[in-house]
Amino acid sequence: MLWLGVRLKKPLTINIVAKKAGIGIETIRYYQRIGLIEKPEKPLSGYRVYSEDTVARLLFIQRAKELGFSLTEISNLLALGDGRCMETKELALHKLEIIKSKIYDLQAITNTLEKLIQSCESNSAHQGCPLITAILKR
Amino acid sequence: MLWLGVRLKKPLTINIVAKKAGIGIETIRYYQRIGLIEKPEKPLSGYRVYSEDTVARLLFIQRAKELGFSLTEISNLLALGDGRCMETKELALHKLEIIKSKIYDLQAITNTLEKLIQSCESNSAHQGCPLITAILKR
DNA sequence: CTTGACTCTGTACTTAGGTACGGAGTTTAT
DNA sequence: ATAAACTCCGTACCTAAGTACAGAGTCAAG
Repeated sequence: MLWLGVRLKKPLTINIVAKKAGIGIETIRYYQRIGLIEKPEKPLSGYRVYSEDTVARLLFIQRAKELGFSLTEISNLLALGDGRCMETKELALHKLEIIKSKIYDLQAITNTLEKLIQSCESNSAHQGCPLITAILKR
Repeated sequence: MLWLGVRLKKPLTINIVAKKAGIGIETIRYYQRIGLIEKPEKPLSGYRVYSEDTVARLLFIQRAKELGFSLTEISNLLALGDGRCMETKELALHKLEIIKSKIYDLQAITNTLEKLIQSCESNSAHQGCPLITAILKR
């Protein structure tokens, strides 16, 4: 590089971006493949150079993933962007519903499992495991 | 069939088993492929005939899946079988831990999402969506 | 005896979210 | 100037839990 124009600091190549965003290079390429982020134009000769916006976008993606959004949903969120706050809110509300019902289900599972484990507690080991048989019936 | 021995009722062919267990034929075959259930011997000519035990085993699998066990874990559970109640209990306890921490995580996500949605509520629509920007920072 | 329904077998495809790799080109450090 | 490190690109592979399908065989009813 450095063919016309001066380089003041290291260019933001994919490796640097990956480190800043705390993800792998291959993941970035994958996101490019599925269109979640775009690739910068490739200079006639040399490596692609990224912008800080890309880093921000990747951090957003990480954060939204932690909040339980799928990559497809994140793509939608990002497409809504500014000015369509209400649609964004709808998406988030919908997600909230799903998460709440997931919690509810897991709670039910917890209760059942706890009961099953208790039934194990009071077993004199010479019949079949009550946990197994309890799952079997009903 | 009916070549030696009398058939009193319809033989338990795969389709019947699938219906009794409430799953698809292909799923049964898949379970056979991965060794979760075994295939009955194939008669020299004709269709495989299943036993009620297979149906029971399939129902157990369904139930355990609902409780959040993976097929691999279910396989382990079934391998433990009778007489090793304590090991079974360990498996269940371990699963319980995992489920509880999953609930904890989802609860945290719920809180965050609710806050984000609230920040949306009080927005005068001419800035960027606060939900998006809030996810962005931090 | 023929037709339609069912079964068997093997293989390929699916979704989601990546991970790995081979070969060629580029850049940077020594 | 040459080696090490990095990038690009396309493709293949991974897990989990199935689903789909083609082609051949078998069974049961009319």
